[in-house]
Amino acid sequence: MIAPSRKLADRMVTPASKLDRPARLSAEDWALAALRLGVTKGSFYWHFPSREALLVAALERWEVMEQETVFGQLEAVPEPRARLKALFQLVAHELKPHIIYSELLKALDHPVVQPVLSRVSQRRLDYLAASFRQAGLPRLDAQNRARLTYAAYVGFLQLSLQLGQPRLHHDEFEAYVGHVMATLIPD
Amino acid sequence: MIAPSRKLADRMVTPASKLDRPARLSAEDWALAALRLGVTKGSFYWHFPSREALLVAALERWEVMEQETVFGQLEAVPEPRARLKALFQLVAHELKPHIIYSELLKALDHPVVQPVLSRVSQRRLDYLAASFRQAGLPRLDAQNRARLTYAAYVGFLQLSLQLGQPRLHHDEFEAYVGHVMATLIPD
DNA sequence: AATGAACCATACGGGCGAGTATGGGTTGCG
DNA sequence: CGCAACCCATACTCGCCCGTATGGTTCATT
Repeated sequence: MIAPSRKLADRMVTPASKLDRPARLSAEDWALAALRLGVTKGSFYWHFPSREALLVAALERWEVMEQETVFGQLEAVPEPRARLKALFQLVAHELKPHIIYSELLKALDHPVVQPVLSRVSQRRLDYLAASFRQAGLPRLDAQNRARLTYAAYVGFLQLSLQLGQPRLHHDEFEAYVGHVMATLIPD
Repeated sequence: MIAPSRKLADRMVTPASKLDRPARLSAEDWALAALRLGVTKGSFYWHFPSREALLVAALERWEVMEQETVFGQLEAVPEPRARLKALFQLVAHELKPHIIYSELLKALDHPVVQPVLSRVSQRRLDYLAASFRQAGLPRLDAQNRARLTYAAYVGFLQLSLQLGQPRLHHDEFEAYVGHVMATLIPD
């Protein structure tokens, strides 16, 4: 038959075009990220009825996992302010989850992504508000502090991951985290 | 001649599809936003060699304008802390500029958008840092406070404009702004 | 009026990416 | 072995979108 093999065959993802750049999976094709292993449409559409179906599956999975990851590790710390500090430190020294979250934020147009992000963000906001409340802030202050804190988190992601903002170095970053904690955690 | 008129003729923007949704011009086709008036390709490509050319033009224009808008109005206020408060209030009670900026943030993938946003953000950060410095913070603190403040701004945009986050009402919002000022502006 | 430049509308071309069609291979099992 | 059900690779279709081609219309200038 000597298949003519147009272009490079019909691979969903031309390996060269996606694999070599480290972490820039625009959550539009976030879907395809799951199958960056030279898989072709045949296999894909056998398991999933559509692109969006995988997106939904991946999002469901993510929504469940991100819950356990962060919140779980903090239950050990009883004292509210110490727990807040632990939370800040924990968040500050991860990376992968933030990359994912940040990419998802960029895909907020997508009607499937929006509600998931909305739920996750709301839960985090609530958790923060509760934490600040336990740390001694009046209800409304706690709520606003939570908003401020979470906004600062999201904005920092945006600025440092998306924007080419000159990446802070270790010491600078640690100093920044320290400043943030000193400013936002009530005493 | 009785032109067959395939589909709906070759309009760049099907009026119905873009005009009716209020403000959701994904900066990918941010370009086309300029000509949402039933204009056709013929006209467009007479004035611009490509889509991207308009994007560049619009971005240049924006970068210049956004400078004058905010920074100009604040020179009148001499006292540093009062000027910071004025800045917060000013920013808090605009809308259009934030929508634009927010949409641009979402288009940061685009190689043409990235450097512009990077410059603008850097200038704003510098301005903030200088302001906090004048308000009495030590240099490094001022820099970190600027980062925190600007991150909070960007994040709030993201959360309130992109996310369906239950929109704050007037009073809530004012309270939030007050809280932010109390927390971030040194005394 | 005449002509050329500026401007714009319509039709077309080509690329790209999502989804389909189809046939071949592989595994479980009688 | 033989036959299904399962799995997957290749080719193809189709719609969309960017850009081009082409021909008309308007305007200025003489």
